[in-house]
Amino acid sequence: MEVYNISTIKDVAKYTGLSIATISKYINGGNVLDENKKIIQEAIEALDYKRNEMARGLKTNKTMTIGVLLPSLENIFFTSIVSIIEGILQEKGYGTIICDFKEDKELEHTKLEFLINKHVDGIIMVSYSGEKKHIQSLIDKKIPVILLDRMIRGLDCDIVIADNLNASYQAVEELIMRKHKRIGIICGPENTYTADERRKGYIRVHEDYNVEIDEELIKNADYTVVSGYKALIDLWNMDKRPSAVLVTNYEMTIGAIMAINDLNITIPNQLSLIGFDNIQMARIVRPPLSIVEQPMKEIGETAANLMLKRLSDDYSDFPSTYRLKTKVHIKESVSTNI
Amino acid sequence: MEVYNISTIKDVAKYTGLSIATISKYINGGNVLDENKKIIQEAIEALDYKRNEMARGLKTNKTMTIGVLLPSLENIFFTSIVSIIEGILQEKGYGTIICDFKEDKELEHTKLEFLINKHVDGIIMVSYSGEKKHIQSLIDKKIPVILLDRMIRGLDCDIVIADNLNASYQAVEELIMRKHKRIGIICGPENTYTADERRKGYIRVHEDYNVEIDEELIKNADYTVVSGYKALIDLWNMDKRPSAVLVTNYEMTIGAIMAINDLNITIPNQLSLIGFDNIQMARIVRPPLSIVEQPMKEIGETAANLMLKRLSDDYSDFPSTYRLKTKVHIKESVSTNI
DNA sequence: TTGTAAGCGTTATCAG
DNA sequence: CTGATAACGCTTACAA
Repeated sequence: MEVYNISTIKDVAKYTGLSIATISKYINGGNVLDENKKIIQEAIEALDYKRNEMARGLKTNKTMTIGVLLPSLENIFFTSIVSIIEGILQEKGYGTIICDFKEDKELEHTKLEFLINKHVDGIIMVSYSGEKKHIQSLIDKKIPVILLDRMIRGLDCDIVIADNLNASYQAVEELIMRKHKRIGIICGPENTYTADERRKGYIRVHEDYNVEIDEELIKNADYTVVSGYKALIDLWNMDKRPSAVLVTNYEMTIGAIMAINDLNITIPNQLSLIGFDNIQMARIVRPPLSIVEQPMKEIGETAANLMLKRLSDDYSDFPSTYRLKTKVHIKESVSTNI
Repeated sequence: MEVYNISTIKDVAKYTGLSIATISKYINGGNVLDENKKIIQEAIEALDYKRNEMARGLKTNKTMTIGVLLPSLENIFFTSIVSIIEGILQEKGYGTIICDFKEDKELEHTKLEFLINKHVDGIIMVSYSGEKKHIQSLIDKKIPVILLDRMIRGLDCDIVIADNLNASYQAVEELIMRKHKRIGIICGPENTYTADERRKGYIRVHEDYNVEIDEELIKNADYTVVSGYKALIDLWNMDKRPSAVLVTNYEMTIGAIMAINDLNITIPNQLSLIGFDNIQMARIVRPPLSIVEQPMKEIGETAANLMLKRLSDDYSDFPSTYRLKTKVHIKESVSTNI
């Protein structure tokens, strides 16, 4: 059995005795006599004809590939999403060119240009730079762009994100309901969309429950393991320690746990802890870690289907914002405060 | 500034007053008068000309994209490798179409066909099915294929793998040197290359050190979390328990740790443990977990560079096998046996 | 319904 | 060294 095939429309035409144009019409769902349809189908199978996307693309200006641009391929949050996206798009015949920009804003731009040069039909991306200019120029040219995870303000663009604000709201709410009054939060960098939202949720739930906020309990770290480690130590060294801490991304959660181990803090007796993102990790630490889980599967599905919609030139609801719900899993790492 | 550009060679020709053929020659490094070179370069920059890979591909039968086919995008071992590969190939102008086959052998075939239909210039893949047929037909057609992680016996193909045999050899050696005599191993499925190799390493080191092997201590699981969980429980329930266990992949390591937590086993007093693959995980469990680390970065670099070599039609050392060294990190999860 | 033919942007051959 | 020109495989008016 031959897998790799090089027969062309021309071959199919010869085989059937019909013209190239007729074959092309058949392939693209045009009107062809039922009789001929059968013959053509037979020929296609016999010759194992596959249309050459390159030649097609030259005419139609479509490459049948979607660019996916991510901050990192070593982050399970992003790769889970991209796995879903790839699966859905592939079913519709689209390939996905995946690039990661190693969390480097310069590289983000370079890779975006690379994708554009590759003439991808659409781009799904997580932007760290928040550069409106380039993205806008794509949208203007009707190249569909779908933003993931982070919003870019002042840009009319389709976007699929988690409900970051309510994610931290609900996590902290669980703590408040368990009588915690001094709750620490380890946030991402200021002026970063996800971090700002998660910070807002923390503040809002305090207001809603009339719990006083101590600004000292809000630590701005930078989403790295090291920063999470330091932030937890800072919180622990406060004169008036928190009785619970929410860490707002995966890397910082790792760091926080390392700090807790080094400081020999007993969870949850001395400190209650809620982490973020990686459910698997939550199962191996002891006691089991409470986690805010983002809906990776849904995010991927929504983004892929929205892309497909735009690709079929349906802009009826443009620009759309999908803000998907997160889920808080409370485990033994959280105790009721005495 | 325009990012998306549609000027063609024709435009450059008009701009410079030269012919299309001359421009093309310049672009492809042919002989052109120095004087004209300058003019052309100027025009290219002024018009921000980028060559259309689709049109080029139609002529040259090259797409400047490499297909990467993986069992899963949710496995940090694979995504780390692919991240490296993508970076290197991208620098040389190659895009990478990444597919995952969700550890499903049927899908593996489907996705491979998909990549072939996309006319990728080369394929880097991890095969679970071990299907020689399709891969051989690619090689016959001079489509470079590079296998990762798993060998396919009886197939002359470039391959980049970790030294699985010595990985487990060295891990068990560390245990033997610490006076462990009854060492359990949780292996992957039989007839799976990596699993078989790791099993062999276990056996060979026992032989080399003259330690008797109890077949009961060799558990064949299937690389999943659940199977790792069960295998550890089985080992623990033996009449003559092992004093140490080596778990031979990431997922099963997770499972083993969960079992250890559920059984309330004290590490390393009651049991010494060595896991596999994920260094980050090792840092958050308590006590810190000893780990066999595979050289992901090297694997990715080697594979990408070998692909580049084949792409430039250098088959001087075909077929090459790169067997890269792993590293054992011994931490507190391993004790010296009394 | 079917066929003819032009053209998408390149590269490659062959004269000049 | 440079320039016409014919492919590459496909889509798409337009004509039959």
